Amino acid sequence: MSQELATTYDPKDVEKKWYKTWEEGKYFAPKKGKQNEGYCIIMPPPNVTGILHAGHALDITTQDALIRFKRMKGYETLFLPGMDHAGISTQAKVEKKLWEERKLTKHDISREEFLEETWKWKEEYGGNIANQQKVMGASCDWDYSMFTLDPEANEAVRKAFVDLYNEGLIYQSDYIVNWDPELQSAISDAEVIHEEVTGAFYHIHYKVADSDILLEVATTRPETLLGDTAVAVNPNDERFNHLIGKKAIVPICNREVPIVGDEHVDIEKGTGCLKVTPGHDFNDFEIGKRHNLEIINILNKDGTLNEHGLEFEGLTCKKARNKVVAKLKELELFVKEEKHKHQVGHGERSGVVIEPMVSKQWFVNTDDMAKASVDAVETDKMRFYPKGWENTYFSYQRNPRNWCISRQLLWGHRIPVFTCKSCDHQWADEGVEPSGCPKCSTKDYSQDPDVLDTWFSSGLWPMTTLGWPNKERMEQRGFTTFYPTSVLVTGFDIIFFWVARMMMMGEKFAGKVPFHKTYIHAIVRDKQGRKMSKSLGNGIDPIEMVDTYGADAFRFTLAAGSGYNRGINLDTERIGGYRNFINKIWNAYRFIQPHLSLAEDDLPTDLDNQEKWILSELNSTAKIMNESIEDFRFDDSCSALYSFIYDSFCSWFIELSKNTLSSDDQGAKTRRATVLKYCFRDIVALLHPFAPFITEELWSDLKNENEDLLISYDYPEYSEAMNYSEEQENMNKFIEIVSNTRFLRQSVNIKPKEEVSLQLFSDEDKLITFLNENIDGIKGLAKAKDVLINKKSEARPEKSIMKATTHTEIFLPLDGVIDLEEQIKRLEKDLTKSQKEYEKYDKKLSNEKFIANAKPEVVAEVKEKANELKEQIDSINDRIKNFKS
RNA sequence: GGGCGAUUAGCUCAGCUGGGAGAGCGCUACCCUUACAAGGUAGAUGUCGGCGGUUCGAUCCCGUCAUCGCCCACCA
Repeated sequence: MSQELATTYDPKDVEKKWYKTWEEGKYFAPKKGKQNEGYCIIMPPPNVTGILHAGHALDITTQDALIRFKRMKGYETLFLPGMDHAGISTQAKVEKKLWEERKLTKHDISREEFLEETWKWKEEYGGNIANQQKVMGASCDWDYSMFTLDPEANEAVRKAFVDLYNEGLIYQSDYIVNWDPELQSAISDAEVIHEEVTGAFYHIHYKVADSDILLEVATTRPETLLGDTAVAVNPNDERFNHLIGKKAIVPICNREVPIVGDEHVDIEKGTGCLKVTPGHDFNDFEIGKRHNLEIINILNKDGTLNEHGLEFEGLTCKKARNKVVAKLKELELFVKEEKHKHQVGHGERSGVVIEPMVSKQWFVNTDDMAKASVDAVETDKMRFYPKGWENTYFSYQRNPRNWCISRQLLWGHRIPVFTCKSCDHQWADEGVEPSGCPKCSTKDYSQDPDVLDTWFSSGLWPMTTLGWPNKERMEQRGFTTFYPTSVLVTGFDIIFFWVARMMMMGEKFAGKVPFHKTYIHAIVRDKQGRKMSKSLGNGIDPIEMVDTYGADAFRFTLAAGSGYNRGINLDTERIGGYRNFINKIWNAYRFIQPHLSLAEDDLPTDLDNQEKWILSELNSTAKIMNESIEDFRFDDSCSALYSFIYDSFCSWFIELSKNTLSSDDQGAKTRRATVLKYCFRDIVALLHPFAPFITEELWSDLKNENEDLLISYDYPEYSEAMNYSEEQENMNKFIEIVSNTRFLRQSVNIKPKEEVSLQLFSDEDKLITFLNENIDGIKGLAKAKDVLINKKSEARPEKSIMKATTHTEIFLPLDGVIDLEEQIKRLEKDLTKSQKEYEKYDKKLSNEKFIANAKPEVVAEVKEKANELKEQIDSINDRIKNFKS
């Protein structure tokens, strides 16, 4: 560090310099520490081709703060980074590029060619997000970094798949799935977003065969009648139950279908008659299973009607709907149309309307795994912070549904199921290219064309990244030390997607939960509380924030907003505020630096009471820091640090130290310099997890030659020996006296530089001693040339203005003319305030029930409060009387 | 339809097992005081969403209503 420090802190070079030093010096690598225990956080792998957004920035900040904290505490820490292949979104980007550049779709080129293009894309953009994480200061060990499509990850996926397959937990089935016509793939329930859409109820007449009876059916999707294979009524519905067993005629296609009785039909709802389309409705599919109904798929993969659509073939559902309605009107089978708001599923990625469709897909039976994952949370093997989120988790895991894991995509883990072409045997195989059919040894086999849901590999991530299932790799990457990992940090939106799946997979394959704690952090929103989104254009680019305010300020802002809350409304002005705070620290150091050469290594034994006070405040702060970080209450950590550094240290201790340091008392100067240095060393250490860069920079100047970088230094702990509560109490009174004196000065417009005389009256002996010992401090901070400290029995000065605290009367004698009216007015205002408060306490004390029921310490406290206030009131009253006479 | 959460100073939010409300930002006034104008000193502001209940005492517990979020759900 240069000798001359600039008046403002410039983070740019400092941040680059230290990140490089840490990374090159292998400071992020796990090292055995004094705790002899591992602490590991697996970073939620961001999309490989993504860019860092504000949510990631919060992820990094909280995880890195925890890691840095634990590293300093002496744990063997590993912050393990990685990247996700993000099947759908990456493939979509590559498809877009192919179309824009070469007017090609994925169907125009081979699977191999497409994958080659995707890998190229990955190589080109894959590094971006990691570099951005580095800018944020993430202290990950990049040597551990993994990509979900790395060969090692593939091995884990195949191992898990084959095991589940052989246990019969993975099966293939014709099932109704959410079909995304845009992606032309099945997607999982969780990837479907239900949005309210204004549609209509269309009432249609179905003829009952061999009769004149018309059944009125209501539907929101009339076009699906082309796939109807039944009409259902409730067997208890007296209006219709006599028709059960008869046939109905589906309009347009004139198909004769059975009328079935099914409890699912709600007598009250709609018309009480339900058209049943097992091929395109989840409920109808279930009804179909119960009554053995035929399933007719009327849709192509792109969502248009197929040959079952008859004259509407080739139309989209939306277009077909209008035409079908028109046709029904023509056939005089249309009754009416009512406007209707209902929830319609949309693809999370594609945004298009999801069509329920029956197709052959792979599923995982998660019944038992889900049960185990619920049990783990109920028995506290894994705990949510804040605890309330376990309800969300339970609501998913207590009602597990079949997990559809096959996707009709190209970019992802290929499903390792093979079918023999000669004997038709189907098997799952861990080998990329199996040597042959296990049954007939033929080498002629085909592999299932689908890939796995991204969350299948994500669910294995904590194990995969630590080397599972390869013994050697597990040894090398420290599986036994780091698994189960310490904490998972993530947003609530992926509790089901990710947390639940990791829990299931972890317990299934490692026999242990994948992490002991899950900290669910807030969602970052804009300052008006809106979600950040591209369409609103209200996104905050973390890199831009780092450029403008510095990584430390940005991190501190995010941490200060993070506790057990659900949202952080991020206002760039707040970042500016914390940038100023960082700068304040820089300048506090500029003040201290010239005196450092005086400082000694060990704290002096003859501390004065100002020094005892600041050390005690520091000690309390260390206590709060240790506890709050452990509890993920980063908001508490940041506010405790902020007020200690800003108020206690800068505003009071440094200001008080100016006297001492400019005095001729060499012993006092040395002692003070030593305490200042001691405090500052602890300040940068305490702050390091949140603001790693500036603290490391300042530490390089503060540390002794034989000491290591701050990133590896000890985190300050609370120490009973450093607790000076009496000094803290007296100092608080001292501060109150000085502040009130300043107030008095301003109330009569005394210029800041003008020195005054001051008289204090108190009956607290301990306080009087304390004030006398710190009389130079009062002189310096209240700009007083002389200060008299008296007992209250002494006479008050004539011609003066006065302010009363609960413990001390402050008198400012004045030479000039005093506006008595104004002073009386001010005192009366004080009086009213104190009296009001006093009455509250007095009322309590005169309440017998209070005395009888309240805790004794509360009663004592109230008594003391009342006495103090009484004293203050008397002081003010005396003065008013004096002024008036 | 079910569930969860929120409602506290102009704004964003703390407030642990009930003892009478805090922070940051913003705002006002005065100050370039030799660490810092990205600064200093001082100051103002709250029927703690409404109504009931429990209690000696409620921002905190219970009930209820209102408003706003979010999540889940197959509602034809």
